[in-house]
Amino acid sequence: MLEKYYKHELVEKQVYDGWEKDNDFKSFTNNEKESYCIVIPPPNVTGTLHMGHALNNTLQDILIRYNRMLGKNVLWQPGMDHAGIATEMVVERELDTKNIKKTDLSREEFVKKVWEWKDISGGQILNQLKRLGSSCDWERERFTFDKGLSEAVKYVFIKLYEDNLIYKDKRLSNWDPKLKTTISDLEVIQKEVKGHLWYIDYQIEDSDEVITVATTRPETMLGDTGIAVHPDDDRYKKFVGRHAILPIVNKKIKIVADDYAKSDQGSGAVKITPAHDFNDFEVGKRNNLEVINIFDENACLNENAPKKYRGLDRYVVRKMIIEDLSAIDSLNKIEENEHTVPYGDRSNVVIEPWLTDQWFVDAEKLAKKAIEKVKNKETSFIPTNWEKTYFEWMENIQPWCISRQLMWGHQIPAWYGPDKKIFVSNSYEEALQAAFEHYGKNVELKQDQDVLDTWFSSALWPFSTLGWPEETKELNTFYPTSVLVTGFDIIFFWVARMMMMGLYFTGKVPFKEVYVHALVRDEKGQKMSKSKGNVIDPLILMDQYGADALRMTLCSMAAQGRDIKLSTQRVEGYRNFITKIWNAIKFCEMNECKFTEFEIKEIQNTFNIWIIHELHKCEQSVSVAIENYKFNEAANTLYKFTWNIFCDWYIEFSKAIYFSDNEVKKEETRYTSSYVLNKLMIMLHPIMPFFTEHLWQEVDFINNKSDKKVINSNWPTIDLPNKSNNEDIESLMQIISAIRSARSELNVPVKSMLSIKYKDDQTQIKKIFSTYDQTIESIAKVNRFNSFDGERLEGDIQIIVNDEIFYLSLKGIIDFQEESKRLKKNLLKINKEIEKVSNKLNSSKFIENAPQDIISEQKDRLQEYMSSKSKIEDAIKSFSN
RNA sequence: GGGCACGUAGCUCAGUGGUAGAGCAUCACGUUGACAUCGUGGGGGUUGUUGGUUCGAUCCCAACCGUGCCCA
Repeated sequence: MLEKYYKHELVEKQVYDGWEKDNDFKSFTNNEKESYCIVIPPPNVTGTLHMGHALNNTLQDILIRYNRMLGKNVLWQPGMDHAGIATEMVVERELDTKNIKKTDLSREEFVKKVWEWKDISGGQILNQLKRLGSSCDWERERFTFDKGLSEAVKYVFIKLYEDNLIYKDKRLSNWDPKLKTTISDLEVIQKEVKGHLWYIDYQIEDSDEVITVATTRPETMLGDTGIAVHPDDDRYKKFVGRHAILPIVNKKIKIVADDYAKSDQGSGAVKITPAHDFNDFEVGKRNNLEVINIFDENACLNENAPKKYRGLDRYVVRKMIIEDLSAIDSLNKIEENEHTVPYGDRSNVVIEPWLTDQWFVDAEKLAKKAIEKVKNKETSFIPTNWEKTYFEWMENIQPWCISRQLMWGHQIPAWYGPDKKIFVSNSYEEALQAAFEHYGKNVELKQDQDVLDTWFSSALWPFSTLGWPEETKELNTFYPTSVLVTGFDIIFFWVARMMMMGLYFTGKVPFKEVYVHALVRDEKGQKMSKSKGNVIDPLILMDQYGADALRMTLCSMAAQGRDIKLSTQRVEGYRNFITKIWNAIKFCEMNECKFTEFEIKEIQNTFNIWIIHELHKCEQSVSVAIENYKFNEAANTLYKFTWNIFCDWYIEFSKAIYFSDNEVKKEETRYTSSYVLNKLMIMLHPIMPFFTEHLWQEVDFINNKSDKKVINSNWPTIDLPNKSNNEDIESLMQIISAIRSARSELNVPVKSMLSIKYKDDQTQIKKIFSTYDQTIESIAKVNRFNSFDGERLEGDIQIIVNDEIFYLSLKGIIDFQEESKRLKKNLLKINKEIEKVSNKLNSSKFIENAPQDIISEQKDRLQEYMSSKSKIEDAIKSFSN
């Protein structure tokens, strides 16, 4: 006998361990079967599970478990990326507590510390994914820093370099002065901040006139090498070609005409600092302006600045500059101003555009194929509107800066000769050889100290994890993968880069579909973040309600194209859903449900036939829903079938059978119930794996003596009984609902048994009452059914179902004032409907234009309403007599 | 500034060119042999606003208002 409640805390770990022990997640490279493969978007080795991961992995696991049940070769490839910056920060912080500085360690020593950290505290998230139920093939776990994957990275770098798709260049890049590395555009967050617009007067050379420039960063004036005005700006035309004197520095700078200056912004004249602003850099190039770098790697002023500012922080210098400009009367005015400022997403400090030597990928060339393959649908996005985002970014793609000034990461396989000549090679030895050939003698080589962006290795993930560049069995079986499941915020990071790399190196798209799911937000629709303190921790929810309840919640809310606002109440609701199933199974257990050999086709009892048909409909819509990534529809269909059909009606119907002494019917009902629960457990399993597996293993009439676990069961095909009489059940349910409704509205005591009267000419009602009297008695508490011919007696109230009438005898039980009220309320409703429908039918336009079936449908409705109306009116009249 | 969503019951959300739904909340009744983590019944809607297309719009289109996100 099952316990009162399902106890997830006692079950989940045990069930999961069982799956792992029996290798239930293992993939097979069997060429005869269709393959289905998802590579996990690699979580970061420093990461812990948040709601986004919970949703992302729940959806992947649903797809994986469903396809596994369809009998495919299934691989869910797990692993993590080495997260250069994030990991380096974590380890640095840890070293800090032991008073060790990163800079005191050699690269080798530091990397060793990182591995030590990883072995102890890295990869927590993988265990958390297990708690969620993720059925990854853990034996195949990969890490972007693994040997094989690192070899793939080197191979790719060398090949792209040889093909001129990787190059080294001195360009402006985003410098993080806290982490002291460049970062890519995507790691820069533009924040709207309140600041000032400072107007500074620059004296025109050999003149009394001044030109006023407006800037949000006055300290950069120390690196100004020009002033730009719009070529059509009449105010400034006279100055173009002349020079202004840079205050404080007292240096001549050129005034140039350039479209970049917008006449209506600020003063219309803009100072140009080519070394410290991306736009200014371009203006400088166009107009041949000098590039002067005034910052060092800490964003402090360097030797190119006047002495008094050297070595000071950029914001300290800003204050000083303002004061110094005021002192010489060059500060014209100050305005309040809102503008965007770039911040590093990891360090949260202001990013400095800085001129350095970096390595770049020529992304524009790689993007061409990646765009084409989405255009011709070799890879499709679901929902399709994300294609637009993808195209937008891909069509405007910038060179991808891939070098990072870190220790943790794939060191760039490039060596420099004494004259800085670059030798890109697979190893030091090969570089030496190449250098020897070049110089004609042995020389000393020094390896590039930079490492590659983590995303450079993640971009290879869909194929490097399968063994590429080796031609492995896994690669042949599972590549291209079936689908990438991800959030939209990651389209640029993963999808775009995996597409580019996959196409260039394998010639095939990395995945056939990209399912883009929602972002999980808090109840108020705010993005969850630690700093806002509105994070709902999935681990805590799983502690409270169980992993299945959380999964079901996320699944049921995963409607395409809409963010998820999560509230714990919803999770509680789905925990209750699990309890509901638990209790239904207890009921079946009590009534000795058991698995017996039987043919679905031979089922005789109407209720049993009906529930099998409903089960069939349920299965059809659930599989269509999952295959179309309509996760919410799958969840809701199962929920409704289980609760509103199986529990609310079928179990109630079955009670009358179990209370009877018809053994044949009882047996049929027992095995029908077992059959339904057996199939239902399989269908619920992809969404709620733990408790379905638990029940499957605990309850014999559910597993139907199968030696397979539910995880290994086949997705059901539901056989239909030969007989079909569903219409009866629909009428029966309507009649029962009508009786219940009348009883409740008229305050009929729950326990009082009523009697019913109907006339012989009410054929459908007569049939239902005579066939299902026991059922109606058990559910609606009515125990006498009389066919009668005469007049309705005082105390009989009238109920209309599908335009047929029957009467409940309530004499002495209720107050008939109430009944009169009830009837009038119903009449009001019906009159409203009649008005609506007849307006429609009276419109000649409607009659002329609407399709025939709609017209006749409306006519039928009107007729039914009219007939009901007159019956209600008769009843009301009889009360007033 | 450019782009993408969204606006439906008190709340969170489905849905549909022809009768607008669910869960939660709420109200009434109920501890009946599966289930109070429950049951039965009820109340609750000018589908953001204004136009257009259409016989018919909550759905399609346009503008506007509001909210959120992405890009610059």
